[in-house]
Amino acid sequence: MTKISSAPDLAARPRLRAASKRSLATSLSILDAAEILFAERGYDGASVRDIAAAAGAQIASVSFHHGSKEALFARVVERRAKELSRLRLEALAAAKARPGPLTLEAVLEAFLRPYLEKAGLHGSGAGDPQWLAYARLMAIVSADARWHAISERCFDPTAGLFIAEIARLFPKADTARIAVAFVFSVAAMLSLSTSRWRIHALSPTAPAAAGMDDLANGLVRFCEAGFRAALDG
Amino acid sequence: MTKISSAPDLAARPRLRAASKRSLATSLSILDAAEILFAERGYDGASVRDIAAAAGAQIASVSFHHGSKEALFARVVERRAKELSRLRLEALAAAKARPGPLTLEAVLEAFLRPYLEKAGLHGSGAGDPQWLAYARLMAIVSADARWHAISERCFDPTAGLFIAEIARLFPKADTARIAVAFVFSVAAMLSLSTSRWRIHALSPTAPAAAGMDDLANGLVRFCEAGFRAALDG
DNA sequence: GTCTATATGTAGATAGAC
DNA sequence: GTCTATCTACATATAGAC
Repeated sequence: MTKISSAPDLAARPRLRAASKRSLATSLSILDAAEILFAERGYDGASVRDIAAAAGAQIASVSFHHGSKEALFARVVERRAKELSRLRLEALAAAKARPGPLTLEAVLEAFLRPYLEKAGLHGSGAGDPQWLAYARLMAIVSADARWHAISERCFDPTAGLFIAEIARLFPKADTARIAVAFVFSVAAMLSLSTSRWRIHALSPTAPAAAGMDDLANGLVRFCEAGFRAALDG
Repeated sequence: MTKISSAPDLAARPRLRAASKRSLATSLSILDAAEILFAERGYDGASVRDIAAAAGAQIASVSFHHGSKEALFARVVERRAKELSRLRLEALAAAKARPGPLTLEAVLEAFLRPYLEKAGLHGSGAGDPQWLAYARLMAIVSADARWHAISERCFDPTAGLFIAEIARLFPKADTARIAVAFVFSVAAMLSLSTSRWRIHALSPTAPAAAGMDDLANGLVRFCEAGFRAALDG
């Protein structure tokens, strides 16, 4: 297994001038291919060679644009983290701006819906295949202690804000319990990316493509009820 | 990445006579080491060489006793699956034998407690390190479509029985919804093996070692409430 | 910035002596 | 059954021509 250094060099080398159009295209297609392959096969399972081949690039271009494999992985994860956080925080702000008191359901929706929508798990449209891969990638990062540092940088700050928001809704609840329920909810959310095959294996009658909205609504209801039960006791 | 064949040879070669004591010990120590390393690093991240070294065995012994790496992985997963299923089904039978009507909570407890207990996540004792590793391994198998076949053999039959039991408790509920809630619950359960570090990262005040029982009880309450909400609608 | 060629390490698997 | 030695393939990474 590759050793993970604690502070990877994120840039291959300092960029001295603006990159050309072609250079940018190469760099991007490498990121896209890496996103797909890391999501499909995991960090160790996806080779830089295969990533370069899938991107239609030379293997040396990968090092040139993104440095080490580890730095490439971090870049892939970081690339969409900001947008996802922005969508979640915007949804939270919108929920708070609505008249009437803020509800737990609204807070959970604000956190879960952007993920589900981007991953094509509900709403209209099939979903961007890159975002679909990214959704799986988040599950990989979340489940592996090796990527703790990346998770802390990319996801935990926003998660912390949502937990704080929920703590305001339940002033008497123990923060630790909120964090536990939050982790359960995230696990359930991510299972839609990693374990949809299991749902169909376990339920012969489960709708194949239809019922995506059902899945998404079911997730929110499941988590909200779970949260209330966890915080009431 | 290694290609996964659809029907791996599980035995290196047909066994013609009883194995010697030393042979059994070697075979076992390889399984134990593989369990730990696969759980820590994943299938691709753990090398057969490292497994052999950790077992204090030669690399050639691994092939001799367990065949290919893929077959070794399957054996490691299968080894404890039977015992876990037995514990779960015994707990379910005991719940049904108790006076009074069977409750959803009792069914979920019967499924979740054996896992939590074996993984050392609640109750007395620190938990067998081998079972702790196995609990992580189950998360790896569940999240990766590559191990679909193993999951189908080892875990889905028992899961199907529990789903059928829940379906009897909620005759009007859609089976597909039960399966979805079940997958959410399993994901939450497994997150206790893969994401406990996240709980502590998100909650500065979370109890470090204490509160294991809290975690376990919280899981059951979370899942039960989630189930009811998912099946009521 | 891109490409060829290569350096260097490690992977899984097995042949054959003991 | 175990052990040494080795085969072959593939991994990451980089040097240097263009």
